Amino acid sequence: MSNEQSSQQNANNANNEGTPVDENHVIAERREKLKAIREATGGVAFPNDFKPDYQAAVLHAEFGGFENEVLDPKAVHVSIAGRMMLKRVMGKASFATVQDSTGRIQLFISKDNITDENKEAIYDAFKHWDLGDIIAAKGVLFKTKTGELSVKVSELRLLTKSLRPLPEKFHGLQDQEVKYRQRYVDLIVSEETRATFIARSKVVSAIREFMLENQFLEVETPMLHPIPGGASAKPFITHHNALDMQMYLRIAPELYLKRLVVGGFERVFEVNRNFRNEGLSVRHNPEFTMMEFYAAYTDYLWLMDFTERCIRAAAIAARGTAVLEYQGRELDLSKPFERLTIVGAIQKYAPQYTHEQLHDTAFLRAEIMKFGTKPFDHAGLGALQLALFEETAESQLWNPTYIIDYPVEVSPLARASDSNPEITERFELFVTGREIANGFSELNDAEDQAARFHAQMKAKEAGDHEAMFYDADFIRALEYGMPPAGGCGIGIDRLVMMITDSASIRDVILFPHMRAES
RNA sequence: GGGGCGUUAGCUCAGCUGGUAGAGCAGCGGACUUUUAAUCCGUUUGUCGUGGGUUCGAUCCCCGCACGCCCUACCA
Repeated sequence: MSNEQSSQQNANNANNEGTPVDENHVIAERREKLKAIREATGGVAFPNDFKPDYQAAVLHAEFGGFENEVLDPKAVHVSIAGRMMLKRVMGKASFATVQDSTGRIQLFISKDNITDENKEAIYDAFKHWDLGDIIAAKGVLFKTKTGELSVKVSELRLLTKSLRPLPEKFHGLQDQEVKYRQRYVDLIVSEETRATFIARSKVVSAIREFMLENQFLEVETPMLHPIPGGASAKPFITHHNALDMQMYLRIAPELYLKRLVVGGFERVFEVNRNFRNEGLSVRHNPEFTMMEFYAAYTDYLWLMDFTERCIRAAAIAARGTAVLEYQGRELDLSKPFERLTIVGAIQKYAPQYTHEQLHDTAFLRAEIMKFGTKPFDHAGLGALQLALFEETAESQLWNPTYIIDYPVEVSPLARASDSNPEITERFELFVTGREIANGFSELNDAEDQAARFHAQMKAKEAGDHEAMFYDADFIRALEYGMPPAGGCGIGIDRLVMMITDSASIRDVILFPHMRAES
């Protein structure tokens, strides 16, 4: 009875805003312990006066190599802090494993080694600390008889009481939903998850470094756009109150980055989020990270070479090699990336089609319908070939492959080929059957660009909701003259998936988009 | 939008096409001064996702719904 009453009270304490709290007997027990700590410490239950001078990985690196006969006489004094992940109490002595951001280190806690005169009380308190508590220790390094580097603890403190139990210590967190929704828990218990996001960080810094080495200037352009542009996609719509105007979260930074090239920043890049109001899948998240860059006096051929080197550098920085394994299959980024035209890729991966068939619009239209896709009525030869490519070849492009010769009608911002006005100087990079990058020689003819925007507006009127808007200021910028340039966007999330051998984009985004919790 | 699989203790999972639920971990009590998921003894804990239906009786069978994962489609 009294037990039930007190746990009820505690739940109410935590619930002072009327927010629902999923209380259970484990949490109730821990709240009781915290209450006792608050009373015993006179209010400072969460002290912040401890500064560790070592981290776990540093200890292992610096002292892990010594035998105890060498280590013991050195009497290396260390102080460390972290989350208690394992605890083994054996009467008057105990072991605890503490985890910090670099790894784990074992503590050996024996009542006799504690220097404080209240050693008895400290040790008894420790016995009731829980897995997940954040603790601090000072002591001397030694090796156990099984050779594990450990700290012989002389001072021990509880810094932060953890109120919620961690997932089962051996199997860890198995529920995929909880891994995504409560990433903090996933990070606490999964070394693999931590490694993925450390790799992601390395990929991003390697890319930054690569861009800076190549004289690119990092810039930040608007995320709130009055006109969404730079890609064909449905935008998120929002409203600015003070100006009483509709705004859009950006679907791409392209048109702003090109304005900067007009302004004289000849090499610019931006690593930031794009937002697209579309479906979710293992390779789509409504907000995703793109590295987009523009370089004056370059073209799509230069871009392909450059992008290839950039991706290779990122893989090596994160994994130490460009020969990777993805989902059990070798993925080789070390060799020059293959280059195929759209038609060439169909011929290679779907050789049942003849040259004549691939240039017969009626045949192509019928063939595409067989895959359950209906091409736009106004789709020309190039668009039909592209649609067939997507149905037959795209998913088979495992090792890095550049697909080139995209038709003008689906590339409203790309420069047309000088030799064939129907196609553009554009490429998309495919790896593991997925689009990773998209780049082209930029269209810098303001009048041509204006005409292409008009064509897009017509398509929009004809029902193509994703056709682009007319951006008059962008045309005005081009009218000042943009130097010939190449530009490319690399999907960072998909690149990180590939490099970290992750099956889902959600595994490489810390807090992926989820339905609202019920 | 369609299909498949899943939802049982705080966590990881059992539960025989029907008789109102179990184990391990965690917790609590006890033993234990070199453990490694420590061990040993004892012990607490459940709206079986949710709403209906069938049945004397449903965690189990049927239908709906919610949420999740995967596939697929839409969306360039």
